[in-house]
Amino acid sequence: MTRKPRAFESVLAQIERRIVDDGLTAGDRLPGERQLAEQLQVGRSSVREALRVLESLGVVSSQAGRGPDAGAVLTARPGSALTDLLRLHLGLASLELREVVDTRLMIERWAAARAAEAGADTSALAASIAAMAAAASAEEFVEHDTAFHCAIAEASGNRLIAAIMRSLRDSVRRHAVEAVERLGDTAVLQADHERIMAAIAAGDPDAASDAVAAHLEHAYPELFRG
Amino acid sequence: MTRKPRAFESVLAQIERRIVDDGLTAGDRLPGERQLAEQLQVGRSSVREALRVLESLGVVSSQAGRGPDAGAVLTARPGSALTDLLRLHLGLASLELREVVDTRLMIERWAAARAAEAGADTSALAASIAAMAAAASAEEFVEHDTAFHCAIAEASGNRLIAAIMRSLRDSVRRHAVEAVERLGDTAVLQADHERIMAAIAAGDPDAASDAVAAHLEHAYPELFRG
DNA sequence: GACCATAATATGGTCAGACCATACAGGAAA
DNA sequence: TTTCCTGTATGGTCTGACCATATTATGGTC
Repeated sequence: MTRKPRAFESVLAQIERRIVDDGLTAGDRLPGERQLAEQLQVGRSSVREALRVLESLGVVSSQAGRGPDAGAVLTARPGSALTDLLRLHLGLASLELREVVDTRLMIERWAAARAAEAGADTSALAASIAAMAAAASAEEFVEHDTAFHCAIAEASGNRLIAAIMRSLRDSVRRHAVEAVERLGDTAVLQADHERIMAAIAAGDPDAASDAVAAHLEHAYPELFRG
Repeated sequence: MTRKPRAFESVLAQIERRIVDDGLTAGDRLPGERQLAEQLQVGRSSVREALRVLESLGVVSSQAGRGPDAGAVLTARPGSALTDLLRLHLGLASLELREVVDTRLMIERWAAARAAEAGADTSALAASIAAMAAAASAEEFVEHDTAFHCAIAEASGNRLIAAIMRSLRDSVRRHAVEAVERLGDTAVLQADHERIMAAIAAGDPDAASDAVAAHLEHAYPELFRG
């Protein structure tokens, strides 16, 4: 005996079906809440709950008012949803920092190797390193550090991996700032960044991957003292 | 000028704050919808929208009725949220199958290497291989195939990576069934599975990783003909 | 005709209240 | 003690109203 599906779940299913069947993509517009409610024979509140879920998953974006940009518009923002997901589950202690950092290590080694293979442009990396050197606070340093590492992930050409990377960084932003403050001196981190960039510029995937691994050990010494 | 926050967003923020500040974790219970609405000075519908979002992110689970299990209970199911996220964005064409498969390749190579290093128990893998051999349909084959590959990810000991793996598989379930049907013969896939399992049992990380890579090329030939 | 102020309208955002469905709690009856 | 019924707390849903916002239509003014 399966539980009776709730009304908003049926709305979700039908909207997803429309997206797939009609080939809707980012920028296309959904009917208004009142119209959807009438079409699907449910109350407006059920439609709204379904839209909130889609919004939390980065699939729609709602805008009041009138005109072509108003109403529920399909979007493609998997990133914010991933960030919320990770942050909440870290808060719930259903994920440990160690697991997040290990995942980041896996992704970043992979992405750095791909970037080196592809001979990616390293000018954005150099700019981030310079910005980190000029940073006046741990927060500012971490901001540019995030940009540096996300640029590597984006250079891999895989949007899913780049989105996961961005979300991993954003969700542990607080821990990263604390780690930098605890470390005090960022020279060792900057030396790592230079090594990573040099290996990518030299087109050496293995060196890039190893440099990333060494960097994370320096950034999170407490996780690697085994 | 930032947009005025919506009521349900304020509810979300306050619930997240309670989780972090009070150290709430899976199994703990939230106040009832009516009570939350009164505490936060919003309407019940706003509370419900916030709860739907949290539910879609795998953070709470709602249950009607009365007693200790009723109401909104904190859960820890990042998996289903990830699955929905990936499936919807694949449907929206904001992610390509190629990106999902590449991500899976990255994860599974990593997980297989870790499992081999750790000398993981391979009896579950053997059982899945046997079940695949006995499968009467492509759907059934894919089901046990998913179990096989998820078992490898779980053997890595990282719950986040295991959850991502499970979600990647679930979100492309339909494509996987079609790929198996197109392939017709599953002998080559089964030979790959045996190779992967043997490499893990032998404790050879590089061989395990390479066997996984070869397997995915066989499973998605159209993505690798470059 | 061109331009600007105002009104109409469509849309999401929010709330209050009502009612139903569900599942446990506790008392009543066997 | 066991069984059954009723009460009740909880989520699930709908309706209707009203507000906020942004576009569009209208009409007056130059």
